[in-house]
Amino acid sequence: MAKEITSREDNYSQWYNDIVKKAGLADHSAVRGCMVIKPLGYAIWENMKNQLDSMFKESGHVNAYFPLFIPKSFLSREAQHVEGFAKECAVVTHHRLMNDPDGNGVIVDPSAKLEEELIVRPTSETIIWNTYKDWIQSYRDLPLLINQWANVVRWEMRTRPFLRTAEFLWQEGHTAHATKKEAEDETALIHDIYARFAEEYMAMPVIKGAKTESERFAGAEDTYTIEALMQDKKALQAGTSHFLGQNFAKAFDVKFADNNNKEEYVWATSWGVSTRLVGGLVMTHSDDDGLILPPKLAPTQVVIVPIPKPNDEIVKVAREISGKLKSMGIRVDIDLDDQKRPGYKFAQYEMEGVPIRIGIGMRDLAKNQLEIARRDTKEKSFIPLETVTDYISSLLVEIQENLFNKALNHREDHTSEVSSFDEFKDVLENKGGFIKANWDGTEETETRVKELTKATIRCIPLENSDPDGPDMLSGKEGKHKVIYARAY
RNA sequence: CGGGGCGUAGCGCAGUCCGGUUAGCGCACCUGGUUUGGGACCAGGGGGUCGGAGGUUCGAAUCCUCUCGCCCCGACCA
Repeated sequence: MAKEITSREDNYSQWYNDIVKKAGLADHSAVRGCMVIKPLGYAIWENMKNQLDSMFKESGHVNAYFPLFIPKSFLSREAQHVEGFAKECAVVTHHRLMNDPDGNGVIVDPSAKLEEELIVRPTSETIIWNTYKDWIQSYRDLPLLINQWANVVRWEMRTRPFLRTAEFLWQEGHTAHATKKEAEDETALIHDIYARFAEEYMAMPVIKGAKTESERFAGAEDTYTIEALMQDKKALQAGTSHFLGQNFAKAFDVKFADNNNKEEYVWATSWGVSTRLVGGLVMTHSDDDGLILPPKLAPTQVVIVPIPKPNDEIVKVAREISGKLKSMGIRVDIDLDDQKRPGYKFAQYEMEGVPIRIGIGMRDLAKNQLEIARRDTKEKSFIPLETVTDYISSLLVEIQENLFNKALNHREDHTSEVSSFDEFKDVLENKGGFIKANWDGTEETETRVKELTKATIRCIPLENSDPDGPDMLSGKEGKHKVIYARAY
């Protein structure tokens, strides 16, 4: 079969690549490590984007846009920040091409060298804080709650569609506050929005926690993360919210006068989620028949397929149903293609993850019923014409819940708790998933575990992270109970 | 940058070890017909600088040298 894909069990990585390609989410591009996001992939991202955007706006944030290019000197203002990103920056050095005097096409014009190189943004803290300096004078200018939808470039050595690409789309929020507490609250607020979005819209359960010092964002004092578990039992960092303290304010000299006219450095946060979420969506729900999209994010929630082909009567019913569903706010398509046969279409929509398919054929119409097939369980049922729209409406809710519960069960089945390092290695090799263990709080132990097992501390969970024994490896006093896993 | 693999039609591949008419298969595409409730079938057809350059040879997809590109595994990371 043309569309057959590798099994998840066989080769998860290949399975993932197959879905991305065959469901039509993305293609490789001519540029190394960059992908072309195709209409279906982009439509999913747009739905994510619209939902997140409204959540940001509800909590008082506004959108703005800052330059793609960052002067090299800006990046080096915050020492840890530059250290964290230096190894993966694309650099603009010239601004003109010329014809090769030897006739070999075009070459870079050596006389057009930039005085100061420009970095293609890997993230925008520096250019934004350089701007904030001009925007903030008084406590009355605060808080400044700005978000940017943009693309960024990180010259990764190895890339995978959506999960890690050299260029990716994301949102990055950058806020400035008068007090430490306010900035910390903002960090927590966004952390919470991300978790809610992941669970309620993506149907992807996440664990909220803090990153350890070594896993923190370059330049942050605290990084909070949402961590999800994929079907192959590897963890995916799905979103991060950083408390930046006064680091960037100091680096870019951003001070404000408080209500006693005393000058203070402002407190900052930054936070982001990216097109990586699309990859997370695929790896959380899909199966060997292709993509499975949660109804809330599916570009098409219901597709109507005439069986075997559209005719006047079928099309009339299809339009009636479609009209009713649309008036209920449901995204529905009618497939009027009379060239392809139904079997082909069924397989195609399953590959593309459309949550519900309605089949309309003369045989069913004679019985005054329609065939309803759900993508998540592949169950079919026959529903009377009069009640079909209500049925669909509640089925969409049910599918959304079912996907979440399935993913939650998977995570719970693959969350273990260990007290010894032998046990840890055993679980990691034979079962995978999240592993809770006591940690002595030292970077030394963290690194040692990573070297020995490739597992990293995904987070120190916000809840239930009190230690109940010594560190599983060092035997020293436990400081936190943390979650380890192998990660993407 | 290290270790593996691959470049042959739009896509997926066989052929390469051991050189030999006109380079083959599946999918897709075009034409015609029969079909049509889970990826239709039959017949016919179009489409190739075999990644590139050089060499060996009567003869190269196949052997040799150089080169370019891609994929996978690692180091790096959202």
